[in-house]
Parts: sequence; structure tokens; C-alpha cells
Amino acid sequence: MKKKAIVALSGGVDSAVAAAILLEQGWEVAGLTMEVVTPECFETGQNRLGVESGKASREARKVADFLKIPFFSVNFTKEFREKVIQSFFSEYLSGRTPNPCVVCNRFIKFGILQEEALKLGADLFATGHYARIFHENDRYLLKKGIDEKKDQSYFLFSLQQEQLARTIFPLGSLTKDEVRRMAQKMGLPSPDRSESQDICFIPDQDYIGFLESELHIKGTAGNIVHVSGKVLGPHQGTYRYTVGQRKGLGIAWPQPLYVIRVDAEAKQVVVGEKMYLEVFEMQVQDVNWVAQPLTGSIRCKCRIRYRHQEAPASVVPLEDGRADVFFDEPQAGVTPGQGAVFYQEDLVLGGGWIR
RNA sequence: UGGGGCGUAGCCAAGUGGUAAGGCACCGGAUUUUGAUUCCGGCAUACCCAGGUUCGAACCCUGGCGCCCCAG
Repeated sequence: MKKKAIVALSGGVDSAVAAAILLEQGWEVAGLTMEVVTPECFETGQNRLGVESGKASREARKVADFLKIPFFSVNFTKEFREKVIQSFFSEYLSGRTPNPCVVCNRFIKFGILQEEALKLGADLFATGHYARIFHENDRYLLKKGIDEKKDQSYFLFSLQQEQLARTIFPLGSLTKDEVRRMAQKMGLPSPDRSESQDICFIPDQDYIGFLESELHIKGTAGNIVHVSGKVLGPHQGTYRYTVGQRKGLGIAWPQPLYVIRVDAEAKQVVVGEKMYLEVFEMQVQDVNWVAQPLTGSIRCKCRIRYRHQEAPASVVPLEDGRADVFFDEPQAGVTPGQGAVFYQEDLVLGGGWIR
């Protein structure tokens, strides 16, 4: 009997090609899509997001129909809100900068969506991620995608072994160009869509407006303070700022100023010249060791944000899932709330959250 | 109302006779499955106002207006 794979279809090119590849390889394939942003579920009750309910499913269904594969859709609006959006809120309110994609992958996409796929009878769950999984010595290893420019392993650092075990990434050994050409050759419908980007649940990209309307908050004012202690002016809420931010400070200063620190409790945004952004060490928490649990310190390369030029560092594991990271060269913009991922060549050793 | 200084875009600011640097902010675009960063482009027919000198003035002269500092 044919092995069955269920592909998480987004309606975009990548997941469509992933499904096509599996079909070619002889899998029995079905498509599965989740709805995570049906507007009526938001408290406002208004469609301020401009998202049509069920849009994701409609787009994905077109692809499934084209490929002539069965299609399923689930509504995870509630779960998504509880897991992803809630933490998105609380992180911003505590002065940190969340990375909702990582949370979504851990709990939603490779969590309940994957479970849904298994319930539907799938042997494996597939997505269009540019990353690779290898099974060695009873361990499922996560590696970068071949296409360095598109590698998405960063967003997957918190996946558990069971999750990796049931996953397949058909695009991991392809480049984006190859995928595009395949899509064209297959005559996939409307690949005119631009790359998916920005926070998926905030289509207008106005995350500040989203926070304010959803949380009913409005400018808990405080001060923007220079690292020297000099008060430079007021701000309308610390959640509007993130470490490393340069634009939007609204302050006239001889040199470009960057956000160095956000102190939600003191309602203070500390800014300074670029040099103050440079940091030699940091601590991460809730570390997930993908390759193998780390017992002693190790040399590796650390990426502190998506598409960050990974930096040589030494990592020292601590208790409670924490670890100290010491960079060889100072890094600009170490931002609490962002993920830090440790690599050795293509291999993802693991990753944690910057404190 | 004695002395001194200043007045250039939303802000800071260069330019002291030859036809308005730069930075911040702002706007647009590129890059990007998070937030940022980064990159490219745009952004004063105009230099407090009014006269004058000059081929030519933000820059020189005269007179106003406004602001700041030190003295009353």
C-alpha cells in the first residue's frame, strides 16, 4: 500500500511544489490547510484586518484541485489565538519582542495541525519549509535547507523529536529558483503571489494598531532616555519599540539613535548610538537541544534573528534550560524575546529564547 | 533699551561674495515567512523681514522684527 503524506498547503508556490514532488515520488498525497485568522473571532468583532474568512482554504483548495488531491481544512482560530497571539501580546507588554512564527511552528503547525494530519491517516506530515531532516542514531536531526538564502531552519529550532520524526520537507534540497521553475513547468495556478512575509495574522502590518485595538490600550506614556541619562522626549507606549530600532524615534540628534533597551516596568525606552547596541554575551532560556542534549560547553555559530549572519560563539549550558552565550565578536541588537539558534555547519544543535 | 551673540527645511546644522553640505525626522522603493536592521531614491527656486552695494549675496551695508547672554 502506498504511503500517505499530508501536505500543509498555504496556497502558495512552495507548499504546492512540495505536494507535487511527493506525488511524483509515488506518495498518496492530500492537502490540509488551517484557518487561523477568521476576523469574527477577534474581540472587536470587526473585520479591521481585511481578511476574508476562509481565504486561506480557498487559495489552498485551488492548488489541491489542480493537483487532483483530496483537500481538508481545519479552523484553529481559537487555538492560534490562545497559543500564538496571546504570547505575542504578553511579550510586547513586558518589553520583549516576540517571534510568533517559532511559537506557531512549535504548537500549531507542527503541533495540532500535524496531529490532525495523522488523524486523517497520514504516515508523514509535509510542509514547504526550506530545511532538512535526517535520522541518525535514533535522533532526528534538523539541518539548514540547501538554499542558503531561503533556509528556514531558524524558525524550527523549538521542534521536538516526535514532531521531526513525523515530518518531511520535500524542498529542503532545492533552491527557490528550482522550485519556481518547477511550479512554472507544472503550470501551477496563479503563482503571482508574492512571498509570504510579515506577521500572518496582521495583514495590514500595523502591529502597533493591532495591539492597541485588541488590547484596548493606548499610549501608556513614558520617556525616551539616552544611555547617558538625558531625557530626550516622550513616547506613547513601550510596546512600540524594539531593541535595535532606529526609525520612528522622532528625536533630532546629531547621530543616528537606536533603541538599546526597553523597560516596560519603568515605561522607559533607552536609546543610544550604534556602539551601545554591541553585546559580547547573552543568556537564553527554554533551550531546545535538537541534535543532542548539551552537557558541557561547546563551540558553534549562533544566529540571533532570522537571516542574521551567524556568529562564532561559545555556549555554556546552565540549569533550568538556560545557557550562556559568549560571542567572539560583539553582536548588534541582541533582543530579548527573539530566538537564538546554534549551528555547526548545516546542523541545528538547538536554540533558545533570548532573555 | 548699555555691551555682546544669534536668526538657514519639522529639528540640529555646514556654508562669510559665485549660484544652499550633512545628520535626525518624514515619504517612496528594494531586501525579508517575526519585530528590527541594512540598502536605494525623494525631500529649502530658498537662507527672519524690507531696502541698498555688486555682473552676482545666505554671506557686505542700512533699517526693522524676534530670541539669548552679561550688565542694570
